[in-house]
Amino acid sequence: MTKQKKLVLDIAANSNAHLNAEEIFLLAKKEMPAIALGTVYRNLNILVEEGLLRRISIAGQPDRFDHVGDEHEHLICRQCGKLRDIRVDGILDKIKSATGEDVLSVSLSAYYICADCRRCLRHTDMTAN
Amino acid sequence: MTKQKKLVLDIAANSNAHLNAEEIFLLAKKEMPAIALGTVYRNLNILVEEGLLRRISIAGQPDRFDHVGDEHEHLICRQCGKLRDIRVDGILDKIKSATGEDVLSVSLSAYYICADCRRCLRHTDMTAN
DNA sequence: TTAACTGCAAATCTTTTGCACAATC
DNA sequence: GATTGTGCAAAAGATTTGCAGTTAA
Repeated sequence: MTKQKKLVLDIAANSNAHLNAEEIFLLAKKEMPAIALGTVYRNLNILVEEGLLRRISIAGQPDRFDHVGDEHEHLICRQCGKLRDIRVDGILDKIKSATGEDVLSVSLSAYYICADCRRCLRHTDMTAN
Repeated sequence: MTKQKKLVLDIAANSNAHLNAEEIFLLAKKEMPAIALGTVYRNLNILVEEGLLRRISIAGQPDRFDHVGDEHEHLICRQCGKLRDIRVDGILDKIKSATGEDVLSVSLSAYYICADCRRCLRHTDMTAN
């Protein structure tokens, strides 16, 4: 494991901020100014493949990266895109028994309108749409 | 609703093939040769926003589009990317009670290795990795 | 007529890749 | 010394957008 790869892993795994590649790159640059964005992408892909990081794909957003172990799902605001971790017990087993297949992993995203956005919407164009 | 929008909706909603924008565009062109790819993208976005289509986002793949009603989730092969519909009862309610939030929708993707790929892998480099 | 929508092409954004060089075993 | 990884820059792929022209209420 190279210095670059370790740095990328440290930043991505030790943040709860669901960072994307660009953000990880900017943080990595502080530690290692010569690191290239391509290197960050390359290592993120490798780390995901090795099972050391989890990739979160949300439509219209760049991929985000999350630590593994401590399995959790994501609650996403339809309005502002903010992400919150949630814990749901027994999902993997539920899917295994629903499908009868040897399911390796499950990724679940739930959508809602967060409190902030609910407040906003109430104060603006209630008549719109 | 314009002819173009209706055509896009018809193609996307009446196929079980989880088509992406490009594929929908090609099918639409047969019916309406002058239609533009940009128009397809624009209408897909509108139709998703209006709740008439569902968007399926999978890392590394272009977005796919699916009909609504008949709620189902997706089982995806890690190896070849093939998609299969699965039905899992009570997911939305489970997430609602797990979060205590007014969850609007849930999108769940489960990953496995499909039978075809299992067969392939068995016959090739069993010692690799 | 006027507002909304289209086709087209260029732009944008994210991610990947080729290549020469550097680091590591 | 060979292999593997890096930095850089260019390319690729998906999607969006500006604009002038078209369509349709």
